[in-house]
Amino acid sequence: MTSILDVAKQAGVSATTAKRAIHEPHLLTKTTLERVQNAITALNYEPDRTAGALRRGHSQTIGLMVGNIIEPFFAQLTRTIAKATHAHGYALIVADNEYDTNIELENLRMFHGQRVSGLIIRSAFGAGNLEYLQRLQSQGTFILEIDHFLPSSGFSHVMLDNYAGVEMGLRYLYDLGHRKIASLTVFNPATLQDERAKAYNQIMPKLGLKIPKAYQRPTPLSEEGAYQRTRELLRLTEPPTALFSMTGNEAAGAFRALKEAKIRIPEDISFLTFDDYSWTSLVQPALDVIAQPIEAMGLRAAEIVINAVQRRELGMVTQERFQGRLIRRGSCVAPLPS
Amino acid sequence: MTSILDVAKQAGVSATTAKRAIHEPHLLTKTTLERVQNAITALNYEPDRTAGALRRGHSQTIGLMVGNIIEPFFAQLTRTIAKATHAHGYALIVADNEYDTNIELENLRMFHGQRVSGLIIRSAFGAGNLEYLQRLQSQGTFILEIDHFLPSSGFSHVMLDNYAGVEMGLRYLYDLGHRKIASLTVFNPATLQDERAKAYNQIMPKLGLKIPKAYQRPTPLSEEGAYQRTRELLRLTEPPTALFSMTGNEAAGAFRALKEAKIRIPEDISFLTFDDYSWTSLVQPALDVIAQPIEAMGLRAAEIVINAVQRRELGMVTQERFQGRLIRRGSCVAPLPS
DNA sequence: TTTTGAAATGGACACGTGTCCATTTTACTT
DNA sequence: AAGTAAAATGGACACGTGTCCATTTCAAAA
Repeated sequence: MTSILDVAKQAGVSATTAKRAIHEPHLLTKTTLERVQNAITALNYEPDRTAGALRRGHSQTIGLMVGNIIEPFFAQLTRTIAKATHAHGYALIVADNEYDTNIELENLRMFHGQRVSGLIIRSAFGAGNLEYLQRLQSQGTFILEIDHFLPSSGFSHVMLDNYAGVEMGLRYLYDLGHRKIASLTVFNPATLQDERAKAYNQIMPKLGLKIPKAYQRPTPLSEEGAYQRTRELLRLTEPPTALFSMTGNEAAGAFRALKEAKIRIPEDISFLTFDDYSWTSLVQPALDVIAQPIEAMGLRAAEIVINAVQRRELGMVTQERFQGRLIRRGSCVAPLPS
Repeated sequence: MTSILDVAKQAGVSATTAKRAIHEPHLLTKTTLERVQNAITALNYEPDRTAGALRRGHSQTIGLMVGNIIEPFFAQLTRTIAKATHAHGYALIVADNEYDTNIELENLRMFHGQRVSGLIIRSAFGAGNLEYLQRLQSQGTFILEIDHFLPSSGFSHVMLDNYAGVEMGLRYLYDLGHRKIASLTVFNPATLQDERAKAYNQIMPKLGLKIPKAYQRPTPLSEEGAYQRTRELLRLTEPPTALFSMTGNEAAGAFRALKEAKIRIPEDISFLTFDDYSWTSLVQPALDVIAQPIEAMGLRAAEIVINAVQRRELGMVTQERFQGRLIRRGSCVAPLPS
């Protein structure tokens, strides 16, 4: 493998000078610079980042841990972040935790082994790996949480203003006249970690609405879970007049259940969901959604991490919230008078 | 940062012995092994892979370059491959080329700099980077093409049996009675690189069908391109009775165009597409698709690369084709008698 | 006890870079 | 022409591991 020494020899300069042609070209004479650059081209030299990483203590690498790459939210996030990090010369190592603390830990170990300079993480629920993350941080990895954060973690984060998003959605449905509004989300009153579920529980009473016990059964964050949950809700003697899905993933399952049961949207039930997934505008009727500014959040996340890494900052830099946007397409209307 | 030397000191053994506890534990006495393992746990030691990579000449890392991570095909592929590589202790570095040779080259440079042990690539059209890939290979990186391959590249590859897939689709439509079958795909007769387009051009005549000039205008592989193309096709004096989309991405654009034009599926036109994307079963009517065995291909790809890397093979190992599967959901019926 | 071979452990070095400091060359002033 | 500071270039070393070879310890046979 050709190294900088080969380049230096070819150009007739010292190794140090050759290196400067790459990192500090302004320090070199024009002619020297050219000679080195020619040598680099001629030899197809590409700096060995593993060597640099060893010397520097951390690789020019950013780790990204998402919940599940298949979900369009994370796919788009991954792409945006990859582009941004590449633009700054950082490679992106990806992993997903499948919302499972143990899988997450394994991947964190891998990131540690790779000595990633920064880590962008959508952590699994539960604070199981908080200690490991803190150790990572103290060993030089800048950590940014995205989409979700561990309470009292103290890391920087970038995420949606979930409370405002849920409020916007509920108020929209309320103003249309809905009073029986069910949500699809994780209910776990003991450790209510999901902000959207929490917001739903807080805002419903604020609107003067009760949440029937039947609406509060725990739902897994999966398409299948939402499918089952929706079927249960439809079987109630007083089914909801509006359904509010807290993720695009769950929306797919709920939509399927509604179609199968021949429930008409919006005549029989109004349907609203987070995430402007492409299929939501293809189905009949096109769905009202609360869109997340995925690209903006991804770009900002990358920017924060790269800045921090370059300044060798490790502590908390910023915690930012982005606003969702309601897009109306016709899946929500006033309920039938009962 | 704690190194193996710290572990060795803590355990009261030499560095070499400590290393063996990780890589060759069978060589150690039970008690020695335990002492070292305890030290590793106590110190939270995690081997520095950047150092290992430098010494070994390549990192324990696999590069994955896809066309566009957002497309569900690639998202699912990425996830499958990430899981498989992680299981073998390899990190996955991802990038996408946006089907652009220049972007691809930049990312190839990055992979080279990272000294990836293996590279799984869905190369952009055009052989622009073939030379670079060959150089990468000769410097120790095993290369596997996926989903598409550069003619005469000589690398291993894993991909769909595109000819058989197109034949299955066309014959299905033909047997239903269709004779005017348009396809959405890249047409570039000069350098016909896309296998599905090529297969369409070959199989239509085999079925005794002509391809009108109007069907042969070039379409970009994008959703927007397919949208425009579909609108053009609908404006023809003799529009096609069946539309065959060669990718799930294009299908979304075509479907939108059909809906907007109030064309009924399948009454006015039959619609068939590659890729069993989740939205295809949510829309009305649910679409007939040719599903790709994405997971099987991803797993096989990872397996091939990891095997080759571990055996230090660089040359061509295998070139494999996977079969698509036709799923009927009701978007294709016999055409109206004209 | 001595011998012998295998099992277990230890030591030295190189991988290619980034960093720090030393040395040489250049341009400008007097 | 000599002096001086800045600009340009060079040299030495450490990062933590994997690899190769050397040395020590052990158990069994004589």
